[in-house]
Amino acid sequence: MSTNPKAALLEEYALVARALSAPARLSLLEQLAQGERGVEALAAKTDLTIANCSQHLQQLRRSGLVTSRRDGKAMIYRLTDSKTLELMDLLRIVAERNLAQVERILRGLSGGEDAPEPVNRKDLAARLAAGSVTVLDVRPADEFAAGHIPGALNATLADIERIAPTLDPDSEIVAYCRGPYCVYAHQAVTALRRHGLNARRMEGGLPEWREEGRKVALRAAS
Amino acid sequence: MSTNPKAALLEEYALVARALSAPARLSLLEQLAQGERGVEALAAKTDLTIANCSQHLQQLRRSGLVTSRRDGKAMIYRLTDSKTLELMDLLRIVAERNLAQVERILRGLSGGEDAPEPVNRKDLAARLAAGSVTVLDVRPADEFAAGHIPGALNATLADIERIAPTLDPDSEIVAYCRGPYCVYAHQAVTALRRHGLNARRMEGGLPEWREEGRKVALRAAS
DNA sequence: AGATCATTCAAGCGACTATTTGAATGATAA
DNA sequence: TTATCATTCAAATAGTCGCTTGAATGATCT
Repeated sequence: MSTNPKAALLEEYALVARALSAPARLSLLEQLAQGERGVEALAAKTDLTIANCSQHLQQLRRSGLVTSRRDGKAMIYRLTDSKTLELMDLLRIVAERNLAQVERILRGLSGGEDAPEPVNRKDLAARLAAGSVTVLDVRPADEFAAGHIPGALNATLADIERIAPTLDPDSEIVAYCRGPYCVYAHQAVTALRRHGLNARRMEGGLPEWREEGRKVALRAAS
Repeated sequence: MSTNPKAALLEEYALVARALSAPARLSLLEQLAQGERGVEALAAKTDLTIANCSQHLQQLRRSGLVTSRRDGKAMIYRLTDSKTLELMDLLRIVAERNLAQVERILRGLSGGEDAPEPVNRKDLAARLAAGSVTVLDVRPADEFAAGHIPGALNATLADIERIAPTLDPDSEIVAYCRGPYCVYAHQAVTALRRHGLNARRMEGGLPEWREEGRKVALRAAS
């Protein structure tokens, strides 16, 4: 305001970008993409101390990417709107397109093999309805309980070695997790394919599925 | 790579965001949106020293948002692809939606009055063909010479006071500049309306016009 | 009221960032 | 080859950021 308006505007845009410029905050946003959460829960999921988590959240709030409300003595944070999700997604897409390092990491997640193309959500919904596919939710049990694709099995990465032999090698398995920032589904697919199973990832994760208005089930399924 | 892949990925995404987190670099990107440029030209346009500009450009290159090539002894930088432009645009949209400060600055640019809605580019193209509008390019002469909307007049903000009386008060005037980050068109419209003229902004700027494959003229027009 | 709980604030530290300065590089032109 | 030019590198500085620690706030519960 004191300086020229052009500089002041750029300063504000930079503020939003700066909010996205720390891995810890991207991690928080990924959690918030799954639904609103309190500070303590977020700190636990992201391995931050409570104070540190709170400060990151305030920075996100100042940038307008998240908003908060009070619920009793807890502070509940949530993404301001779906544009925040779009911004995170575009950030990821640009990074995947342009940074060799990202490609290398993603290749590493597939155990060096060529990973099969992910299944898009619309196709998956159709095949789910037809019963021609097994869906695997590769998130921690509490996130599964808070909402999952109807009919999905829940298995963490640690569980997969155990349940892999019980899965039908002829039916296709589709794994999903928190979303595009989450690597669980990549790792699950790699593990399942090592067991000779026909596994692929779903594109995106539960937040994207929900965003499209598709059905979400609560509590445990089968 | 040494740490877990999830953290490594977030680090890379954060790198891209960090590249966008300095006003100086957003300014450089705005310039590059107009077309490829050498280091010296960019430094002059953005009021950076050459060394400083070069370092910012290298940071942008590391993030993958821009690429460079050598041309004789000059280094030419350009946006990697149109996703960079999309990312900048989304950043601006999120900031405008969520940050009260941005709204305040934009209101200040319109001199407190309600600014009229901007004209979209398709409509402008149609009205230009019909000759029912005067188009004003509010960028420095060198940028105008490097490409502008066919039939546009070139006038810097300083020129506007001089030429305003010569413009037809009955015909609508549409001003444009470098793009959504640029404030010249806002300021020009405010100045023109103070002169009682019927002026509006074009949505976006020349980079967006060009991106849509519309015609661009070189050198001076009428 | 006092006690408790979730979150935020404040201060301090080490690490990183932006900028300046001056020297080094790498390509061209004489 | 040497001279010139555009750009990059290297070192130094001031300022900011992220994280930790411990105290302060604000809302609930007894």
